Amino acid sequence: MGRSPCCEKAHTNKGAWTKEEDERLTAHIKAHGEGCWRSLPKAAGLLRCGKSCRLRWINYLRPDLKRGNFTEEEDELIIKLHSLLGNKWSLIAARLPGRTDNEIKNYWNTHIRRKLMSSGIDPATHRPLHEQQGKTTISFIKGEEKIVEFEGREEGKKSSNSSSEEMSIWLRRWPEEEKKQWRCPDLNLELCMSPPSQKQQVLCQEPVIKSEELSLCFNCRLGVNKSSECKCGGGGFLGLNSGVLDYRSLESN
DNA sequence: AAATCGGTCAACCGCACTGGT
DNA sequence: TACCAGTGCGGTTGACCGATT
Repeated sequence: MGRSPCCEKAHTNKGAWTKEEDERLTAHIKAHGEGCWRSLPKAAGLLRCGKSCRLRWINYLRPDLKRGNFTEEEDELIIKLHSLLGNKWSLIAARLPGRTDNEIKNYWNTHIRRKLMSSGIDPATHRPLHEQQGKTTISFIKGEEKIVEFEGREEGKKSSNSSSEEMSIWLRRWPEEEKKQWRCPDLNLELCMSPPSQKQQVLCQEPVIKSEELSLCFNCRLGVNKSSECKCGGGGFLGLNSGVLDYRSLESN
């Protein structure tokens, strides 16, 4: 048995919003605030599904939206955040005031992707297009790249939670000597990480990780924060405050 | 002037996540 | 623990519009 539809589709409008609908929605939200999208259309006198109202408000009607062209700074920030977060548009949008996830997603697909491709950079991996597959480039250390090769690396499909979990496991497997070198003051944001597949986790040796390291947050492990055994008073880096790459922590900043 | 093409972006859809019971 | 409703997210679609043929 499937989930009940979010609204009576037979009695709802679809497609482009009219000026009148916009005004009704705006007036209702100004009077009653956001929330309870399911009941909002009825209360506002709109023949729309709640999801549609939410989307219209968030992507178009919200008064704090910037609109207009993206600046060079925004371009760069989007590229850097995408290299770090992947297609987590809502998290990227949270770092760009006045921009919506939909807007950034569209902008990425229509402008930035093309721009990167024409510069010979693979927009999915942020690595040069000609670079051999199966290699992961890490540039934590200034002026020096670390290239790690994984055998049998699988591109593409991943479960929704796999990134942070696999990233966490992957970080733990990094050799101790290498970890020490991460304690550099200037983390290069243009890092490219591709988490290993499940298969590689089996191939790898057991993780060498000390119990005290588990209590260090992601920033301290990278050396971005001054550890002092963490717990973490370091202020966070891009909102990454947990031991693993915890995307959700970005939202609260 | 008409037809076609390609780019852009608003909106939709389906699934995942979360919190309440 | 399981179920359900509400909400959020990312991928995709399709209408629109300007450029080109």
